Amino acid sequence: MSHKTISKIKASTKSAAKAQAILQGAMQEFLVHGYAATSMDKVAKAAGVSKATVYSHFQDKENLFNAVIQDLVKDKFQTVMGLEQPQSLEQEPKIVLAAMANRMLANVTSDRIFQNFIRIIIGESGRFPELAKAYVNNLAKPAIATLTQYFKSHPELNLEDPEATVRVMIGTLVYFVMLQEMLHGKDIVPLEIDRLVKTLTTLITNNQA
Amino acid sequence: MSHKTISKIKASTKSAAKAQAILQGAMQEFLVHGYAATSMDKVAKAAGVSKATVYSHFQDKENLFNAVIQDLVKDKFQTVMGLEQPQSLEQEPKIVLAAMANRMLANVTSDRIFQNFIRIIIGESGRFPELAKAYVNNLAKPAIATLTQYFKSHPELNLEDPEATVRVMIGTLVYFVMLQEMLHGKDIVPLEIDRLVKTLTTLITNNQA
DNA sequence: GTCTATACATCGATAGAC
DNA sequence: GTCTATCGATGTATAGAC
Repeated sequence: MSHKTISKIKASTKSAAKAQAILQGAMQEFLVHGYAATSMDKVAKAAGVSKATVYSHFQDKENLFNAVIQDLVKDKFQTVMGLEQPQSLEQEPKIVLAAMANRMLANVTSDRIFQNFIRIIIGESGRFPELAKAYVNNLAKPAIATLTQYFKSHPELNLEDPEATVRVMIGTLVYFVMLQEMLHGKDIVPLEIDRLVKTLTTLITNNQA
Repeated sequence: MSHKTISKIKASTKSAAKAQAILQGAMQEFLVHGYAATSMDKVAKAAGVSKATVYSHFQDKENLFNAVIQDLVKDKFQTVMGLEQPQSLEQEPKIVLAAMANRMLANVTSDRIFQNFIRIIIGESGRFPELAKAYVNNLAKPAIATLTQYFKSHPELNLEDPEATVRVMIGTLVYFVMLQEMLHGKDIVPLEIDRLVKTLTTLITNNQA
C-alpha cells in the first residue's frame, strides 16, 4: 500500500501498531457504548494514544467506526463459518442438524462481543445501512449458503424448498438467542434449549412429501 | 390523577396537551436518531415548546426516553395482538397459520415506526435492559402465549411441543423481516414471502408422530 | 508520527423573568 | 406553566511544537 521502504525500520510510516491499538480501543468502546455515545477522547484513552494520533490514522469518527465494524465482520466470519465445517457431516441429518444448532447456540450465547456486535449492527442499521449490508453479505449470506448446500445434498430429507427451510432453521436459532439473551427474556419466557432443538430438527427431518 | 378542579379551565396544572406534544416530538426524534444522538434541543423544537418546558414535564433525558418507549410498547401491543384475533379461527390450521404469518409480515414490513422501535429496543438492550424486558413482557410474551394457546387447542396438529413450535414460527417470521427489511438484505439474499410461509406452515402441519 | 493545547459547537440541565 | 438566556461540561476536530 504505502512506501515503507527507504530509511530506517522505525518511524518510517504511521506505525501500524498504533493503528491496531486504536482499532482495538475503538472496538471496545463502540461495542459497549454504541456509536453516538462513544467519544473520541475515550477511544484515544482506551488505545493509549492521544486524540490527535487517532485523527492522524482515521479521517473522522464515522470513518473509524466503519473500520471497526468491517474488522468485526471479518473476525466473526470465522466464528460463523466454523460452525458447519469441522464436524462429521456423514452422520444422520437429524444428528448433524442438532449438533449444528447446539453449537451455534452455545457459541453465540457465550460470546458477549458477538452479541454487542449484533446489537450495533441492528441498532445502527437505519443510520449505517452499508454496515448492515456488509453483515448480510459476509456473515448471513455465507451461513445461509452453507446450510442450503447441506440441505440440497441430502435429498432423503425430502425438502420441498431447501432455501426457505434454511431460513426457518436460522431464524429459529437467531430469534431464540435474541429473545432469551440479548433482550433478557430468559426469566420471562423461559424455554430449554433442548426442547427448541428437538422440535426444530424433528420438524425438518420428519417431513413427508 | 391531579387536581384539575378549582380555578379556571386553563393553566390549572401542567398542560397535559404539552406533555403529549413533548412525548410525540421525543418519539419522532428517538426513533430516527436513537437515544444518544437525540438532543433535548431537537426534542423541544420537534414538540414546539422550549427546552425548559420539556424539563418541567420530565425529570431528565433518560426519564423522557423511558416514557417514550413505554408509550410505544403500549401502542404496539394492539398491532401485535390484533394479528391473531379478528380472523376466523375455525378454518383448517394450515389456512389459519398462513393467514397469521402473511398478516404479520405485511404489517411489520409496512410499519417503519415499528421497525425503528425494534431497532432501538435491540440497540439499547445492553444499556436499558428494563426497556427490553418491557418489550418481552408486553409484546413478545403475549404473542407467544396467544399462539401457544392456538396450537394447544388444535391437537390434530400432533405437535409434540407446542411451546417450542411457537418459537420456531415466530422466530422464522421475525428473522425474515429483520434480515430482508431492517438489515437491507432484500437484494442480497432475496426470498419470496410465499415460499417462506408455505415452507413454514407445511413443516408445522405435516407433522407425523 | 505523536504529542499538548486549544478552537468552536453542542450537549444536558437550570435560573429567573413573566 | 412557559419562556429566554445562560451555565459548565463535553463533543469533534485541528494547529503547532517536538
